[in-house]
Amino acid sequence: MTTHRKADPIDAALLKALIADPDATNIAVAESTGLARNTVRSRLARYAEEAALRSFERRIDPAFLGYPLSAYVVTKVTQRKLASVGKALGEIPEVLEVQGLSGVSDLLVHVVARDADDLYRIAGRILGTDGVKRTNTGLVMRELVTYRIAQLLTADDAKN
Amino acid sequence: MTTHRKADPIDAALLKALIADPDATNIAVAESTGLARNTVRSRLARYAEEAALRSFERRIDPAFLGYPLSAYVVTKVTQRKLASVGKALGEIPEVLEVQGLSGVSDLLVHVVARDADDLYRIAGRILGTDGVKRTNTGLVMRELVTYRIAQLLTADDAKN
DNA sequence: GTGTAAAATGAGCAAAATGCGCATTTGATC
DNA sequence: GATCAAATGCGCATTTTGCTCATTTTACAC
Repeated sequence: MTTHRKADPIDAALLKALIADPDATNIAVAESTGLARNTVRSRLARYAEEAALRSFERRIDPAFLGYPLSAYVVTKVTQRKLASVGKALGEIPEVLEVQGLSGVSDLLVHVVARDADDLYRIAGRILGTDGVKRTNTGLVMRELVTYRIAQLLTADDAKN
Repeated sequence: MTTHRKADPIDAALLKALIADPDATNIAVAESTGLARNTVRSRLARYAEEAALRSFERRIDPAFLGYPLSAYVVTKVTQRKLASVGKALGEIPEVLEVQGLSGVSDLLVHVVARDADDLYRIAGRILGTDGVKRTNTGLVMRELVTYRIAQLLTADDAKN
């Protein structure tokens, strides 16, 4: 009585077309995918309301904003202060993302910095946050595999 | 004789408008920012050629593709085999991103999985890769701070 | 202050895309 | 075979785009 159709009718072709050209018009996507224009339109609308597409912010290169350094700070936190630490980290502008990992209160803090001194300052601020017990900073030296997701859009996912 | 103008004339207002509405027309962006339409147009064109905007793939939510689990695998690698390990990891579909960190051959491997069993399998495959000495998997349990970058677009960056 | 080059602006215009509505067809499920 | 949602195909008014061109503003050097 709940769902009549399959859970997630992902459209690999449509997403691939968008990856290839994020600024493609609906008509262009329709042509390249072989779908009807209205179909492309309605699906994109659905993706939008289902929040399948995350913030545009993810597309903006921090380096372009003057933050060429990227680092991950693995942070050990006093469990009871997890919430307040999260809040405090959120107030640091250079903190882009904070994820709580399995294990006893480990946080993965993604930060960016203008230069080495800047990173040093930020790392210090994180360590100085009340509730933070220990930190371990790893500076990103190179990208072995650049973020990608297209490879998950193959046949197995394609078939609805 | 080289550069006559400042390095990177970031336009905070323009990017903010795009973050607020990624599908806004150039005209809409022009109105909300107070810039002329041609200005919006030429800047976006410049951003595109300067590669200030990263792949559209980053906007696609892996959960939407049937991969609700996200994990980070910190991987210790035999230094001499760094390149081959990078290549091998790139052949694992569930590996979204691999970054080389400072320190003696540490890799941060971002993976997604369909479920716990799937993640177990993937982690095993990573550990089984020739050149990988040790791994440490952290499953993402919650998002304390969701990826953001807008806060870096304030006055200090805005001015030129 | 003066000069200069890049950036921003404003206007115009044909071509293209969009945002609908609507009727019909296809597909999957029971 | 009945049924409902998705996909399709068509039309049309409105909006946006892509592009050109001339002018103005801005930033920076001398």
